[in-house]
Amino acid sequence: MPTRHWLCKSEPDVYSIDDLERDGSTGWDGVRNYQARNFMRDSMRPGDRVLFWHSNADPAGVAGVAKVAGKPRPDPSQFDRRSPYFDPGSDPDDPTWMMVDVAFVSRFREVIPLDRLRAEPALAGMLALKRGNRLSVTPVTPEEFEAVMRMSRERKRV
DNA sequence: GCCAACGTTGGC
DNA sequence: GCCAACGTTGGC
Repeated sequence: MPTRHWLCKSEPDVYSIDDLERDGSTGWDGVRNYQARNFMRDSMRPGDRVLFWHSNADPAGVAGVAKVAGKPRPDPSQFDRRSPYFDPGSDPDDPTWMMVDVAFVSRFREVIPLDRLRAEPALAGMLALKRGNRLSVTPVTPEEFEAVMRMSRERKRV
């Protein structure tokens, strides 16, 4: 199990790092992509660190850090008729969609915006930054994770 | 709101 | 099993 770091995207209008700080932890529900599901179901383990990404936001970028807080479990929203994530094809005895719980770790003073991340040589290979990538859950290498943490501590130059 | 890029669906 | 049409994501 090589990777211990992840990047998860959320639209802050729907659920932001501030919401996670307030709630303490949350079920990462609503993921309806098989590759992203497989990462959560097969590879995420309690304690793994997660970069919390704000997408469809101004600015888009990394807003803070969370950690995986539990084992994978069925995403309850797939069985909730009133949920936008309801999946009538999912069998309760063999749920299609799995998720993990994540807990708040830290909130950056400022979101590290996409253009700064793109300008960082250590992140040149980062999956989530690749053109055309739309996966909402992606693995992050320890080096990439550390580079982002370093950037979060840098004083902003004026 | 636009639209490029991508995943999924469904007819054949 | 191909692939065009469609829907969604997400930066801008």
